[in-house]
Amino acid sequence: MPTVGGRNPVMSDVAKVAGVSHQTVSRVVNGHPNVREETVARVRRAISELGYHPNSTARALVTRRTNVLGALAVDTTLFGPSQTLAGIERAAREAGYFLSIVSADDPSPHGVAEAMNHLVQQSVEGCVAIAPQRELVHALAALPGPRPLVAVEGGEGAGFPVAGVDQEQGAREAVRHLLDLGHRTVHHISGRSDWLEAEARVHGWREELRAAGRTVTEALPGDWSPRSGHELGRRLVELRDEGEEITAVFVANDQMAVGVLKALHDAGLSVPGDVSVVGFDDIPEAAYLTPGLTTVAQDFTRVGTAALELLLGALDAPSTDAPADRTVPAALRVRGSSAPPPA
Amino acid sequence: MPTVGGRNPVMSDVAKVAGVSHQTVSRVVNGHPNVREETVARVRRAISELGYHPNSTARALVTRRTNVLGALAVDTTLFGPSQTLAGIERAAREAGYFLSIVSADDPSPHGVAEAMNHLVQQSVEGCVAIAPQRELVHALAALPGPRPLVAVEGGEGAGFPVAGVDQEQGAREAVRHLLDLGHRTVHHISGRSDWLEAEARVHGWREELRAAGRTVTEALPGDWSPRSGHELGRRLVELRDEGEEITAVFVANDQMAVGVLKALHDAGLSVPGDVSVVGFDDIPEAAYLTPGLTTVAQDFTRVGTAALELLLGALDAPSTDAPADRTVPAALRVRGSSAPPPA
DNA sequence: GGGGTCGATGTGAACGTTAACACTGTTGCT
DNA sequence: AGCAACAGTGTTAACGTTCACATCGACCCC
Repeated sequence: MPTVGGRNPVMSDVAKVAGVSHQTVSRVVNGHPNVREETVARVRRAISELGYHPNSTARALVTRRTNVLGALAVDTTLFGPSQTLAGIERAAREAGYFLSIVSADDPSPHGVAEAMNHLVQQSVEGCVAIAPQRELVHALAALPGPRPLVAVEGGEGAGFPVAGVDQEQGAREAVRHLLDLGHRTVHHISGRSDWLEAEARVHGWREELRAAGRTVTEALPGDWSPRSGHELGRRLVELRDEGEEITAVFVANDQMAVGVLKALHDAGLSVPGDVSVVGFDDIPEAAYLTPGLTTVAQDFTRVGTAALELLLGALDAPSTDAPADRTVPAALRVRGSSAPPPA
Repeated sequence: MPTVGGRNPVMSDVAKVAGVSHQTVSRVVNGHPNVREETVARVRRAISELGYHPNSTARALVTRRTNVLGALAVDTTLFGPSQTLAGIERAAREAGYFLSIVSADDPSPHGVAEAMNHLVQQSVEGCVAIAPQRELVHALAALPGPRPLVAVEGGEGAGFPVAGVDQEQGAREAVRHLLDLGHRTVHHISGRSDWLEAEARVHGWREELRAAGRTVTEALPGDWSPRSGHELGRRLVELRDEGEEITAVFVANDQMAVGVLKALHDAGLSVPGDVSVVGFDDIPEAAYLTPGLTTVAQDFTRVGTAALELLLGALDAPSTDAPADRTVPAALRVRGSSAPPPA
């Protein structure tokens, strides 16, 4: 850190060295026209000589623009949220914004309020909330938090724009794929019931079966974790032993699918020989599980980018009340874990 | 957003309503003593009536404290970095700081410089850099970036404090475990060679074998991805077919271990019957792979917390030049993928 | 009862930047 | 020649806080 008299150099220090006024320095820094080329050069030289860089705080005070966006993150142990966050970060930086993150450990109104308050204190200009849980979305809508606000995976009609993957379409494609292979119906292990994504996938699964006129069994509710996948996988084996025909399972995320694969394997069942399994997310491990997991890929980075685009749009035109949503398609990836049912 | 005459309320608005000077409002807001209780109450009332909240920018300008810390993140698709980041965020918030993140897509001096510049522009008070790559650490050390700076997993002797997991100890425990089971030696699939963690694990593996007087084979270099684990797993199978005795493999991370398990399985080899496999990281899926993966757990959250403690320490006592490091122990988790060698 | 301390409050000046306006000198047009 | 327009620059006043200091009672102790 170069200093002038023991402190960071400021605009007027540069001005003195360059022999101009501080305002001219400001003009050079901000790339204003109407500064003589030679003056620009002199100021530039002084800037690098002193190692000056503008004080963003002072600038923010007078312009009333902090250039900071906030991001509310949830449980980053999960693949999706952490990926989305990365996408948001990149897009924010490209747009010239700083990104301040805060994680909401619990989705209760209190927890959300505290997290949002943290962002408000920081005078963020806008905020992206990764809001996969119903409760969180409601808390968000009720709160006097930072605005504009864009939600990721937050369902619709909450009063703010939403960016997300088309969960229902993804689920339908997974089911369609299994039906096309010849399965009579498809069982479902669902995600946490308080998550909107879980609900959308359940809905897509059910509707696709209904449309095809197939039996709709009851979904087995999990919590996204490999552990719960394993437990419910065992439950599936039990049901099968009791005589229920189970040849295909659509699992609401890949982590649970890992547990399901283990449960089936431990029970001596072959995947896809006896049972086909399809997951959701396409985590990096998916292709290298045994067998390779057929799954539905979500482009999280693109979701993050889309969310930030919505936010930037809202910042540009704050008047537009109608929240325009952005939906990113999901893509089926067929691998070894799905095959025709046993003959 | 409540307003006074169309703009956000400021301190003097509150002062006017409460019938005091702006300075008294400031005192109340900052919890100074020496304000009459009744005055405090009146000011508080005025604050909530107007929906006032202090302008952090103005405060930062005069106090010269932004209350913002920076975090340099790398590839957040990886389990470790994203977990660590979460730990850092929580600790920062608890300490009353905001956290601004920036991700360095590439670890080259240029990429790092750009990322760091972004943080400098923001006047962060300090920075935690997740710096697992040698090149990144060097770039960081050479750069006039934000100070104080704390590195996570950054190796030692770079000139700034480092927090990290004791990689070498973890690797040694993994190897020790396999030797104790009766294996004559242990093969190793290593991580990206430009990563310090990869190097530390190689070193721990090699030293533990040497100390036990065992043959040290050449490590097979991977890149952390399940794909590379799969490829090198196949290579291992080839070597075994050529007559090399391979009964135990220490894989530098769990994601690669997933690929190795698949390769072994596809070659008709049993884990742990024919070959034992031990990973590193303890990702949530590890226990539910087939078989459950023996691995070395890293407490990433604790690393994040430790890093932030180092940073806060450096902020309190900026004079202390000697960087005190913080090392978090790794813990072996024995599961089904490791067993005695075939007889 | 007078000087000193302390509690409770107000006043004015920073902090470092940008916005608004004023001021020069040159150019171009009539 | 005169006047407007404009490029190039400087001057001053914000922005909303906190800090340093001043003020004014009340209280205490010898």
